[in-house]
Amino acid sequence: MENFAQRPEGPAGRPASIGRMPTVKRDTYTPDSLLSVAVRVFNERGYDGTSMEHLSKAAGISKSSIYHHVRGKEELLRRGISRALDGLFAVLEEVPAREGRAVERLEHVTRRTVEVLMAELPYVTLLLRVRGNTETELWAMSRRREFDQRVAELVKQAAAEGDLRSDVDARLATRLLFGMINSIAEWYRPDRVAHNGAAGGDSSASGGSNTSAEVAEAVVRTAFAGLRTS
Amino acid sequence: MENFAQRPEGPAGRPASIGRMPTVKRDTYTPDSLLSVAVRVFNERGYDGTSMEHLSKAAGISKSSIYHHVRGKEELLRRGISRALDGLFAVLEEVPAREGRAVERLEHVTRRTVEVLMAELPYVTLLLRVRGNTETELWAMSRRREFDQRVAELVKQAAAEGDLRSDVDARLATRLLFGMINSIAEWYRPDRVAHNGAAGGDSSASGGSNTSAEVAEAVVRTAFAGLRTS
DNA sequence: GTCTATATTACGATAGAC
DNA sequence: GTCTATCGTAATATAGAC
Repeated sequence: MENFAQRPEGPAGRPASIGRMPTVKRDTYTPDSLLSVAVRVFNERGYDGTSMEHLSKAAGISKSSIYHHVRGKEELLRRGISRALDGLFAVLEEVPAREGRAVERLEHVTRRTVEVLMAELPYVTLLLRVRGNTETELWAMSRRREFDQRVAELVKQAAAEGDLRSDVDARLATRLLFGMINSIAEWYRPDRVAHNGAAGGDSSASGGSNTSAEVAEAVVRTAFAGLRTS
Repeated sequence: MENFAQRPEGPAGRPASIGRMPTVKRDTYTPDSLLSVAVRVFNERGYDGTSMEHLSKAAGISKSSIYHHVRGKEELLRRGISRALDGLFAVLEEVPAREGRAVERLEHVTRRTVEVLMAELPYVTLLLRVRGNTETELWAMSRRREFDQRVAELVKQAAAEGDLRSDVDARLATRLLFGMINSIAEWYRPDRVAHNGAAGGDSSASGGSNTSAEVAEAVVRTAFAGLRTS
């Protein structure tokens, strides 16, 4: 069954390489530019549902050419996941995540995690969908658990300081919080153009067209203050 | 890479068949008992990461024997997903989901959706992870969108009746609500035995050992009233 | 760096015996 | 209903030319 035929895109879509001497421009793949294509296909078809043939079609080069850039399919997975993890763990090092009242630190981490998820959407999506069939996937799941536990500690502290309601268990609260955050990967598409509804109301929160700061604010508000009016 | 070796379990684990005449007991698979094994493996390895060989090892019968019960791998996927969808759509037909104030109907649907998710955990999990690589998967995604939209209408009505906060978009609120609900499939494991923490506090909300009604209540409380105190 | 050609293994599914 | 044996295809990866 061959749905989702990929349109080849060639090596053009790679990030601006200001790094390597005045070799002005080369129309070839780097491991990183190839990665962005691969991660996109992984997310469309699932990692296990993606063959090297799919990747070669999407990248517009032959299968064997891919092996010139990376050792194999699993290395593309590992690189993609690494990028996601780097962004997420960096949030925990930010000053507002380490100083102040626990509930304030928790709100900061929540907000920034949403922003990182949206900024690095394909990479974080890849991380969130890992199943554990290979060593790389098991490593990814382990690192992700580490991150979750760091946040869970914040929730526990905030509860101990009396800032979170006591009738919902801290562990359960953490899970529901991550449920909201991580689900953003299921529907947020950065390419969507903003359009206002016919009734011309407040346009700042119209579904798939929000900025990451707006979505982050909505998540924080919903998680901490709830959906009901007063 | 062959992790997660399946222990064969034989046809024993099938549901009690009180149906078919006094053929007291047959130690063989029915399409349904085979389905429960298949769905479990699908969820452990992912659908695309599961081969007929994996299924045959897990079921304790040969690959070709599986084809006696079902037409192929995709039929197992379709049957599993159907079961999930049946349970979810049934919630929308319940009386409290169709009568009364929209916000009350929404809370009912939320609570009952969580309960169905937990009661039919493997089947709903399978539904939630579908990617869209086959006709069956595309059908599943379409039906799931239908369900989501039915709930989204409830959210919109509740907002129109003034019972939901107006500073979070209805569509976004729906998505965050489903984010919380669906994420339960990522961590809830019904086999966990309840154990109280050392400090002997309230044991009714200790992480992975909750009843479905308790988890449903926590979801409703968190979603509608929020995490913060007062 | 990219290609064609190919080695080798794994996959889904079927044939036919018991 | 289950099995062994096998078919045809698609998978990952490599060899070697340009």
